[in-house]
Amino acid sequence: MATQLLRSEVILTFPIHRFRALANLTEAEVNALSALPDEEVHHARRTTIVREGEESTGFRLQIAGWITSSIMMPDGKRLIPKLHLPGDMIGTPDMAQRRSITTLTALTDAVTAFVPSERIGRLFKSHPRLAALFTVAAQMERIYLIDQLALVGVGRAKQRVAHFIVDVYERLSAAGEAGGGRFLLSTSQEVIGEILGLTGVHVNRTLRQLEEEGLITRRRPAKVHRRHEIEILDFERLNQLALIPQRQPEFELDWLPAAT
Amino acid sequence: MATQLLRSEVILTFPIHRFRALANLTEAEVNALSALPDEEVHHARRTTIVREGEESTGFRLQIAGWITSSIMMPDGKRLIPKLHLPGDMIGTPDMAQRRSITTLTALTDAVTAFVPSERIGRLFKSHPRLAALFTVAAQMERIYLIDQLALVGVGRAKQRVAHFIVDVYERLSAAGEAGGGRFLLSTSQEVIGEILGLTGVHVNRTLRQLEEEGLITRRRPAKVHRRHEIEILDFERLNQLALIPQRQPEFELDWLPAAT
DNA sequence: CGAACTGTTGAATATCCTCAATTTCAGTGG
DNA sequence: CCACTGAAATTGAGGATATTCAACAGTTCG
Repeated sequence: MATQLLRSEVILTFPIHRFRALANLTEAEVNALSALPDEEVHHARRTTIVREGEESTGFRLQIAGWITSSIMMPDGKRLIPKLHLPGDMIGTPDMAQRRSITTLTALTDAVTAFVPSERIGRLFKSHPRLAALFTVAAQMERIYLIDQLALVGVGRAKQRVAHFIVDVYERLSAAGEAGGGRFLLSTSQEVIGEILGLTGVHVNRTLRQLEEEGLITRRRPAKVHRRHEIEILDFERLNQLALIPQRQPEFELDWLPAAT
Repeated sequence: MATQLLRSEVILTFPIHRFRALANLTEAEVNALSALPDEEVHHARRTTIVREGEESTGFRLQIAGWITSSIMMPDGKRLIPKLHLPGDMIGTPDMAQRRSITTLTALTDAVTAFVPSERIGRLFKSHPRLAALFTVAAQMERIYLIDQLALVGVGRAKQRVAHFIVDVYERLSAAGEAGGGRFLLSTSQEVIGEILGLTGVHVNRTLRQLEEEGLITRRRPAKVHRRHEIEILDFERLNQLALIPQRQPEFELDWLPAAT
């Protein structure tokens, strides 16, 4: 019951909090944002939410759980462009194509809310500043991908895994799901490999190496679905390894149109 | 003189042709787009246009020449997220940050035109549909990065280089600068390496391998700056190697707001 | 003409993958 | 409650792939 309540609150405030990080919203804007998503949808662990190539008419707000986007290569290998965490807008690149370019898979039980692109189209007319903020969010995702590309392109396994851990920790913290240097890792090592362009086996060896060097600790007390708990022991050295800094959103960018 | 004339025409039509591929534009929209860029600026070969970390107040239309965006890693290695060709909008991710996240470098003599973000901000109020198309363009760039990430993440050297050749050829063709399977390559092998996450040395070996297998031919008749000419001999096999298909823009997406 | 850049090649090495076997544990069905 | 199933983690051995280091030749540019 408590989680039920929490979720209801969450779905009202969630699409908004990302935008709040970008600008002071007017009441009209808050209302417009709140009206965007459909009712929430639950997805069971390990199920596919959207399949690559399917017709696509909108994107989704991620309310709870861990979700991956992935693309399949002809030789059967997969790559995960991004691990999505609560608060993310997922599937937005599909706005540029009639068919979905990635597969969305729930790693854990997850909750999403659908937003038809058509409703965003109307937002461009009614709330230009929100439309601009939506565009800013898209550009931030682009920057995220550029950083990821740099990581995978030039980083060694140790640097990639170090970056992954820092990145997930920071993003979970922002969503209020981690703190004190600790978090529950809901991905298999295989999946981490598909995010970083490594094999699961090599991710395993690299994690062990990081542990042996005293940068992190792994525990497996989480009786639920065997999730591992990661603790970051030496934040500074881990960050140094990570190569790419974490980016912060900019508040009230100068070029934004005035609010309505 | 001929090129002078050509350029003047180009700068009027150029920001527009990318948008024309996305929707039928009204006269008012064409005028609004034409009013976006400042006067054209020339950049000498090998010069830096924008440096990473500099203050940023807008982006640029690329009129002529080859330009790279790049980010520098702490250990001195560089990664090039994208090789930019004429017709591209470059530096647009900077709209989400006050400081430029990449360095823009002219590989050849190049021509650009600056577009202040503030002018785009006004576009969101005056021409919602153009703003939406601008957002679509950003999402398409995001898809490009996802594909690139997949290529670098799971592709072998041969696949990466094959993809690079096909991609550059297709994009040059679209800009009217290549045809008949041939194009002039204005990047060093070192730069190709920085695009693909390989060393220049290994790019060299891989190109030789592709040539030995009869997929491409390299000639060096271009006396200007020692540019190599690449000819694609076996398009089908090269495309098969490339792993990732080329994406096409979608025309008149359903969700776009009505034109003004 | 000298300096700098680029392409080219070889040899040795580092990094990561593949294949395979083993173990542990959560979830399932009887 | 217990045996079974399957996903996930772990480890070893050997091999494939790409890097590093170095040397040299040919071009372009000032």
